[in-house]
Parts: sequence; structure tokens; C-alpha cells
Amino acid sequence: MEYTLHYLLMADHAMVQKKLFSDIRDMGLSLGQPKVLDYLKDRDGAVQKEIARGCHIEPASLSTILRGMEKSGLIIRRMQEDNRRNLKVYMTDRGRELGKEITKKFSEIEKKALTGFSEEEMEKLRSFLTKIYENLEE
Amino acid sequence: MEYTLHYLLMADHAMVQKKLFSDIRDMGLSLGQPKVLDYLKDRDGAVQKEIARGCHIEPASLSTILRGMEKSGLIIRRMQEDNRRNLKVYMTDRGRELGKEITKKFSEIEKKALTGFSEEEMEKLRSFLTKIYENLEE
DNA sequence: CTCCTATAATTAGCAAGCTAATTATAGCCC
DNA sequence: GGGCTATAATTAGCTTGCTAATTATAGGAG
Repeated sequence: MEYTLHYLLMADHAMVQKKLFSDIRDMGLSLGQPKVLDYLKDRDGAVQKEIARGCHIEPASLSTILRGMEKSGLIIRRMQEDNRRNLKVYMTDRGRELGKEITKKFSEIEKKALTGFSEEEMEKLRSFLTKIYENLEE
Repeated sequence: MEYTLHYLLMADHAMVQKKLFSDIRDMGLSLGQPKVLDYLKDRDGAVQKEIARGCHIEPASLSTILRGMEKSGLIIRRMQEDNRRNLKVYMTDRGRELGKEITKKFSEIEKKALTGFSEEEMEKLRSFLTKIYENLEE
């Protein structure tokens, strides 16, 4: 049985989400939040528009996720005085703390996923996935 | 910038979904339906449980999708007389027709995604993605 | 200054996906 | 047969994600 690329991507993506789910839940997070914490890790203070692009979701989707994160004290949003349309997003201490756990969890999953891969194969895989993105982005 | 596997998978998956979206919409389908049509293509008459497993979604999620598909005349469900818990799912002519278009669409996207890949690279990619799934499945 | 357009974020309404709980049937053991 | 357990599907309630429409602000052209 020859699987399509679409099928394989879907399967892997679903599997990774599934692996994440229970731990995420235990941390009191929902599934959309980890990617935001991971993004903010190195870009604290980013504007919503940028975060959405970096997380590959629409600004409207991000808006809902951030509302929940703000409510549960993971981030705060501050309006920019020089341009009142922009909201910069900052992690709270709690957010930063959970962010670290998420990062650790991501790398655990990645390690397990890549069991048996040589250094060279990992590099190839990464370059293939990047190339696919670029090809479709046109 | 070194991206995590999780990030790259997420990005590619999101991009493929995005590419599908508009064409899917034009065919009158919603995003959950194509994978089911694609699955049924070679397995008409499968039982819901099997379809869910093959599509990497939960039976509960499939249930909702199938309700919509039955309502719009893409499939019919028939109870098995020998085991009244099982529902076999059959494509209608309309379903089969749209299934063919979906398959074509999938391969168009795949072709675009793999632009510049050698035959050997495609094979490697497929084996990597399969391996990742198996590693995580444990 | 006013109008027009562009941009950032949000809201509304929908589909997809999940878990947990429910319903209905099956199968086994006494 | 009666009662336990297992299994297939559905329903309920939630979050994520989308598009389309709305709100608020910015900025340029006349």
C-alpha cells in the first residue's frame, strides 16, 4: 500500500498532537496554547500579527487562543501607544515556566519520533519538510 | 533558525490544508470529508470503526462527518444484520465522483509539494514519515 | 480638515477534532 | 434466562481553526 504525502503528513501530525495531549492537559493548557508559548520563548513582546504568522494560524484564531491565555495568566497584552492598533504580547512568569516545560516536551517527542535516524537523515528530513513548505508557498 | 520537527510538521500540514481549502469548498465539501472519500475509494463498505482508524480520527469525530456526508448524499450507511452495532459505509455515485476529483487534487498538491525532489528523495521522505509514525506509535 | 483606503484585532458563525458519557447490541458465564 | 462486561456508534460540551464581517486606528490625497 502506497500512501500519499498528504496521508503521511496527516498521520504524523495527528500522532504528534495525540502524544502532546495528555501532558498538555495535565499542565492546564489546551492544544492551541503550546505553539504560542513556544513561539514567544524567543520573541517575547511580539505583536499578534507576527505571532499568528509564526504559528501558521490566522489572526482571528490567535485572538481566541490569547484571550484564554490571558485569562489563565500565561500572558498579558499591552497596547502600543505609538500605534494603538498593535497589541504586544508578553509572557508572565507562569507562562515562561510552562513554556519551558512545553519546550522540553516537544524535544522529548522529537527524540522519540527520530529514534533510529542518523544525524544525516535528520538533516535530510528537516530539509525535505522545509522544501515542501516553500514549494507550496510558491 | 533551527526549527523543531513539530514545528515543521505543523507548518506543512497547515499549508496542505490551506491549499485544499478553496477547491474543497468549490466542490461543496468541508475539510473533514476528503480524507473519508479518499479512504473509501478502495474500501467501500468499510465499517465506521475501521474508517476512523484509517483516517486517524476518533470514531466520535467520524460520526459527525458521516452525518453531514450522508445528508448531502455522498454516502449511505447500512446496519449489518448479523451484528446490529456495525454500520457499513458505502459511497453513492456522487460520492465516488467527488472522490475521484479529490484524489486528483491530492496528487496535484503532492506534485507541487515535491517539485525538485528526485525519485530517491521522495522514497526517502516517505520512509522517514512512515518511520516517525511507527516510532511514536510505540 | 475630510474622505478614502489600509491595517490590527475582534466577533460571529461554522466545521473538525477531542474526551467523557450515553445508548444499543453482543457475548459470555453462572 | 439474568447479569456482567465489551464493543460500535452517537451525543454533549469543549477548543481550535477557518472565513467573513465588524470595529478602531492610521495615514495619505485632495
